Amino acid sequence: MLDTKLLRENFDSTKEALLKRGFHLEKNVFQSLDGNRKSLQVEVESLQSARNKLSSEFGEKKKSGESTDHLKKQVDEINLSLKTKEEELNKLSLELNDFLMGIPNIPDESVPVGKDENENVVIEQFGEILTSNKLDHLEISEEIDTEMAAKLAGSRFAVLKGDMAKLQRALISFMLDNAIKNGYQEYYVPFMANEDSLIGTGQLPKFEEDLFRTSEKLFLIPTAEVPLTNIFRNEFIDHKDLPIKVTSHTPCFRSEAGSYGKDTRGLIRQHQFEKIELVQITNPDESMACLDSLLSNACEVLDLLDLPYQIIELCSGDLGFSSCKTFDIEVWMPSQNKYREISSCSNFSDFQARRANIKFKNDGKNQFVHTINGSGLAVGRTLIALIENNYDGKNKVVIPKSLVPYFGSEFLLVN
RNA sequence: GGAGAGUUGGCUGAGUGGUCGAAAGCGCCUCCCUGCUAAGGAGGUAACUGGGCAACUGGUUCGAGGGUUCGAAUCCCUCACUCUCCGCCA
Repeated sequence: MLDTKLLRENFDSTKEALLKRGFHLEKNVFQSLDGNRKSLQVEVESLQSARNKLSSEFGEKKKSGESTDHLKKQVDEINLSLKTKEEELNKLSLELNDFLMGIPNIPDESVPVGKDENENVVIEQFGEILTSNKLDHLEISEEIDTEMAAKLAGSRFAVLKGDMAKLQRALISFMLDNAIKNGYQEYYVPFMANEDSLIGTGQLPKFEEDLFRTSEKLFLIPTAEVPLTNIFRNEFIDHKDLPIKVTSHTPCFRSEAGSYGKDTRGLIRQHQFEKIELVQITNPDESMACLDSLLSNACEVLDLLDLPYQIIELCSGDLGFSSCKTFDIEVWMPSQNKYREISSCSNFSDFQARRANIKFKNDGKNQFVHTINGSGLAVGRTLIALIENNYDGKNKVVIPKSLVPYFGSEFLLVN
């Protein structure tokens, strides 16, 4: 959520900044909502003030035994007009809140301006890409079984068997250990979250169709960002504790509404996938530096796995709803002959902190923290990349040296 | 699933109809004292929000939502959550 003050005082520049990401902020809607709210609020508050005065007079009169009839009459009158005005004010405040909740974060000034993903900027590439091997992971290994999963649950699920399941488990442990080594505290968290949590991180109210809803009140988490960030919801954090770095491995559940026909084959886009998430709660002054550190923490995993990847910076038009600056890490997928997203590292500035009410005291003043997060990494896609990049063309996949202690073997035999 | 207890400021915790946004303690801030450290002394310190350049000032908030009342942290109802005991259970 944006700061209402910002909209009041710098509407035009805010509107312009949001336009860079293709969002049209309507001036007259905001100004009439906010203006009406303000005048109504002033009115309601002066009525309340009058009532409060009369009520305290009431007590005194009562004590000294004087008559209170005329006071009661006055208060009754005030209450009568208050009632309708208060209702109106509540309604307006809700409308204003809905309006504010629907506005995305403002892109950071450093973000390249662009319309969509085609204008994202490649920052750097690492490793040698392999263009010879065109087999995809399903062709390489029979231990990834989407047909079996279809029987169990439907499309966009997968069953991993035997060593493939073990390899995924090895990747999870490896990534978590790497995060811990870099100073993140590991958490095990619920895989379901309530509405407040999802509002806090920005998935609700606008993107409910992307989520799986379990009951009246709970949703399956689309990313561990939700529980990890909401650990701090409604909390005051000691500034000495910043930045706080936390991590968790969780499955992630996404309905993938609107992606019909897209990435239908294999593990690339699933309703359920494993991910290690990195989250930092930071001082606003340090958040950009923290984003850099988080990005390098994620890249380190690919470095250690010896997989070719590139870092791209999202242009303004491709930024996620809550983000003010995002770097995507894309790993080389030989079968697709292109780089595919494997991590998305974002600075949300105070956007989530304002929604989730996460604050710290700074020189006696209460201030919102900045939240940063990114995958470190998406496990399913890492698994694909590993198989496709390290397939020897015959019967095995070479396990990267740093992963061998976790997997327990230098090769994964396939087919 | 059954029975009971609870939810108050950054934290702990008093507070059963007006003088309570709320005792006390902790923490934090400022100042004093001390060669340093530790200890000690004085004062300040809830959040959100409106108005004002500011001093200051209005309003809301004691888990959430309703109700009773001139007036609710306090009484009533509904809901959520936490804890204890019993039952069941990986």
